[in-house]
Amino acid sequence: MTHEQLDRASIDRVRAFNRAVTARIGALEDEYLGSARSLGASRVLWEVRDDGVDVREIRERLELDSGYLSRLLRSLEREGLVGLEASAADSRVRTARPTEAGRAERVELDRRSDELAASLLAPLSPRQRERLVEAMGTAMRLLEAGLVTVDPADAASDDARACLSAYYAELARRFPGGFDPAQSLHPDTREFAEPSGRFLIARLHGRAIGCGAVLFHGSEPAYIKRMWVDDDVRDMGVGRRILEALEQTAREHRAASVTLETNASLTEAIAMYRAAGYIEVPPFNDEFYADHWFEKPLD
Amino acid sequence: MTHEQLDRASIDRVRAFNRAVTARIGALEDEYLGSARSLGASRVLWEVRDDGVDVREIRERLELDSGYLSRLLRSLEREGLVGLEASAADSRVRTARPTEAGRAERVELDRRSDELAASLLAPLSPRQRERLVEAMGTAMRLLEAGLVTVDPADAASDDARACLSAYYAELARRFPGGFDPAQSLHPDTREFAEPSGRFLIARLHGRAIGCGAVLFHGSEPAYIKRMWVDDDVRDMGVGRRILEALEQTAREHRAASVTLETNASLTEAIAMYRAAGYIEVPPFNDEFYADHWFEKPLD
DNA sequence: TCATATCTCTGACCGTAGTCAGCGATTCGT
DNA sequence: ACGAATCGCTGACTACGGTCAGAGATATGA
Repeated sequence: MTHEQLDRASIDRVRAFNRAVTARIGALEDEYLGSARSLGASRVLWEVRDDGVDVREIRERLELDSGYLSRLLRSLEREGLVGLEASAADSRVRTARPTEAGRAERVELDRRSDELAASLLAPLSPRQRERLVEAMGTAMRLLEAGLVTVDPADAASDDARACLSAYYAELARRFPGGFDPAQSLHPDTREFAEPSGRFLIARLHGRAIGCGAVLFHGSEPAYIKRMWVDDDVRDMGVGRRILEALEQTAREHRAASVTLETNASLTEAIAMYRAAGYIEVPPFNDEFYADHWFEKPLD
Repeated sequence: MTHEQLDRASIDRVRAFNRAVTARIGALEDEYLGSARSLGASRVLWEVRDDGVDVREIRERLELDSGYLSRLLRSLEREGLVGLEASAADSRVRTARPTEAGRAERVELDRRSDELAASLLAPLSPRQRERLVEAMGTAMRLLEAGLVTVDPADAASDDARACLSAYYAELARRFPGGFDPAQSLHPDTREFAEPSGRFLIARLHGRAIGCGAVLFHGSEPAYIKRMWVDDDVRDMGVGRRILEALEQTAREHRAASVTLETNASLTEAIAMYRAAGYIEVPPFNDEFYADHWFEKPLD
C-alpha cells in the first residue's frame, strides 16, 4: 500500500520520532537492563509467575520456538532461577516455577525497568514531566490505533456478550432513567447473524474493545444497532472504524442507505455520526430510548 | 541513581509507552525494512554519500569496529552497491562511493522508511494524525532533553562564537532598537574565563544549542550574562539547565548570590528567572539594553 | 488396544552483531 | 631517514536469537 496523500512534514516528523525514540530507549535498555542476562532469558523469566506456568503457555505468549525456549529455560534452571517439573494434569507438559532467587531477580528486573522510566523523567521539571507523560499517552494510543482489528463474530460468543453487557451498563449509567435491554428494540442477539444481520467486534491485542451490529432489510435501509466502544480506547478512532465496517457490510448486502437511532445523552456518538455523513431524519421506529434518528446514503 | 520521588502512575505510563512503541516500531521495521539486507549493512549504505565518504568517517559516525565495518563494506561491494578505492589525499585511507545500483537502493530504503511512517498515520483521521504528530514531537523533544549536556567551554572557541553570534542576532531581531554588542557591558569574551568567570555551552548530540556565562566578584554577587538557547530546543528545559549550572559555578566560587539583568521583550526568559527564584531588584548597573534587574540568593 | 496427536527436548544448523590481535602499507614528526 | 602512529584488512573468536528435523514420552479418540 502507498500513502502518497500524506504530507512531507508529517512523514519527516514521524521518522524523526521513530529514530530518536528507538535510539534513546534502546540505549537506556542496554544501560539498565543489559548485561547480566540475555533479553530472551529475561523475557522468559518475566513470564514465570509465582504459581507456576506451563512451558507451552510461555511459548504461545512469547511466540518462541519450542527448542529455543527449552534451552532458555535450561539456562535459567542452571542459574537457579526457575524449577521445572512435570505438570500434574498432563505429564507431557512441563511447568516452570520461580525459585526464591528467581523471584528476587524478577523484583530486580522490575526495579530496573522503573529506574529506566524514571531516568527519562528525572531531568525534567514537574511541568515538563506532566507534558511528557501526556504526550507519551497520546502517541501510544494513536500508534496502537493501527493495531485495532474489526471482524465479524458470533453475537452469542463470550466476547460479544461481554461487549453487550458493558454497553448496557454504560447506557444504564448515562441515561437519566437507566436502561433495560428488554425495553429496547431487537433484544434478541440471534438476529445479528447471517442472513438477517451481522455482528462485528473490534479488538486490540486480542481483547474485545468495541462492537456493533447491522440488520439487513433487502434493498431497504440497513439498520445499525449496539455500537459500543470501551472507555479505555476513546479517541483512538475505534468507533469510526466499526461504523465504516458496518456500512461496508450493508453495502455488500445491497443496502442503499443505513439508518440508526440514538439518545441525546450520547453526545460523542452523535458528533461521530454527523462527522461520518449521517443526516438527522424523522423518527422511523418507536425505539423507547431514542430521541434522534439518522440516515446516511451509501454511494 | 534512584528517583523515588516520581509517582507510580507516571512511571507506569512511561513503561507502557516504552513497551508499546518499541514493539510497534520494531514490528514495522521488520515488515518494511527487514529481510533484504542486514541492519548493519543498511546503516552503512546510508552513510555512503554520492560524493564518496572515507571509511574512517563511517566508522566514527556509526561507532563501528574497523574489522566489522570492513566486512560490511565488502559485502556491499560484492552486491555491487558500493565501490571502494584509495583516497587521493592519503592512500592509507579508503573511500567508498555508491554505484548506480547503490544509489537506487538508497532511494528505495528511503521510500520504505517513508512508507513505514505513513503506515502509522494511514489508519487515522486527519484530526488524529495532527494529534499524533504533535504528541510525537513533544515526546521526542522531552526525551531528548535528557541527552542535553552543559559543560564549561572556551568562550573563544568556534562553538562559543557561534552561540554568541546567534544570541546577538536574536537580540537584534527582538529589541525594538536592534542590538550592538559593543554598546553592551562586557563585550570582551576573555573575561568569561578563569579566574574572572566561566563560559558554559549546552549541547545536544554534540551540537551547541545554548550558552551562558558567569563573572565572579569574590563574595560579592556573581553576575550572569549571555544566556541563550536555540529556538529549535525551546521548551526542553535547556535554559533552566544552563541557569542551574551557572548558579552552581557561582556557589563553588563562594558567591552568596547571583545577579543578572534583562530586557522586557525577552518575556520567556523573565518568566524563567522568576520561576527559578529570582527577585526583581533596583538597577545595579548601567547596562544599556536592560530594563529589569534580578537577584537570587544562593542557599 | 493401537494409531495418531501432542509436548518437550536435543542436536545440528544459520545469520547477525560484534570484539580482539596482529599484519602490511602508508604517512607523520623529528 | 627512521621510529611511531594511523588505516584498513584478515583471521579467529564469542554471544545472541532463531530455525528445523527428529526422538522419546505421554495422552487421546476410535
